Amino acid sequence: MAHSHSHEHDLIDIRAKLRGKDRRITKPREEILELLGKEEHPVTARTLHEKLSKSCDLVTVYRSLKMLEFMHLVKRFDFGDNTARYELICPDDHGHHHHLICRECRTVVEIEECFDSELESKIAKKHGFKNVTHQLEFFGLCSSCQTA
Amino acid sequence: MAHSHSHEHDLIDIRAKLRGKDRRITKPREEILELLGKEEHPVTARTLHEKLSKSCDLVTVYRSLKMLEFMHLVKRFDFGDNTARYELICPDDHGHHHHLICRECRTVVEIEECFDSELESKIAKKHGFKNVTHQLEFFGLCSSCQTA
DNA sequence: CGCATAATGAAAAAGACTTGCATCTGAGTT
DNA sequence: AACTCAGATGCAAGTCTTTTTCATTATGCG
Repeated sequence: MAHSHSHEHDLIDIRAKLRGKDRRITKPREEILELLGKEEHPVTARTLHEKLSKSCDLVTVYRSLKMLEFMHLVKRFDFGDNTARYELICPDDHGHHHHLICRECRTVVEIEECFDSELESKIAKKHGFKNVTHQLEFFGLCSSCQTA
Repeated sequence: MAHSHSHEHDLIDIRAKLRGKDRRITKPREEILELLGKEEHPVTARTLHEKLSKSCDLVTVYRSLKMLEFMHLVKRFDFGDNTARYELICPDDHGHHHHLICRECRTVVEIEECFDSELESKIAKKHGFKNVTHQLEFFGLCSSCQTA
């Protein structure tokens, strides 16, 4: 339960953020945020919907995630399977970390390490880009899948 | 035309590789490889199919790209829009480079810089993974889109 | 040349996500 | 507490990417 500690506090912040932007706090959204707060790894809209025991429509899950991403409350990840995964942005790591994914069994490990941010600003400057971010994921074979 | 120089040579290598694996060299595959060799940036199956002037079915493009990826002849990239893009692996950069993509106009810039490979082996060792690779893309606002 | 098997095309399906629209509801206002 | 209305939801349908099935075709080895 990587994020559960600051969970209550997060939710209050989030409510404030939403209200400030004329966004409403609805039951589906609360449940989605609640559930995201309990997840260890990024989850797909479908998975979320199933864990929500379908208490709202899948479309609502998609719409909510999109909105929450726009509000910078969740972060979208790409694990290379054409399916978006989302994670609650927790202030601890400034919403910045990466993953190591097993190509075989799809096990996910959270990675704190990252390259020096200097590299990013260097690249941005070199090409005249602004607001540069990056998306970095590692793929490999986990120990169980090496033997199999 | 980033790859056109060693193009002829590449194709011969590729033919050899394919034959060694009981894979056949067919007209669609030749055309796909030929076209990929002329592309500067990763392209989607659909784009490829259109540039091929539809000389083969879109399904064949999908199948070929998948096979070529399996054979380590092309590399798949994810630009965050749920659409796979493929690039011919050229020996020059050991098939390893990244991209800087404009969030607004989707302009793509090739990036040679990368973090020290030590980081990757450190991560692999720490979690008992083998054959670790990574996928890294940068996203930002290009100079034209900053003003707009 | 002939044959075994891989590759292709066409249609259909699967899966992720989006859109249109009627209905409902959160939350500020009276 | 009722009023109001913009924002949110559900449902159906649509879009887009990718995969699957299966009958047909064609590569390349002998």
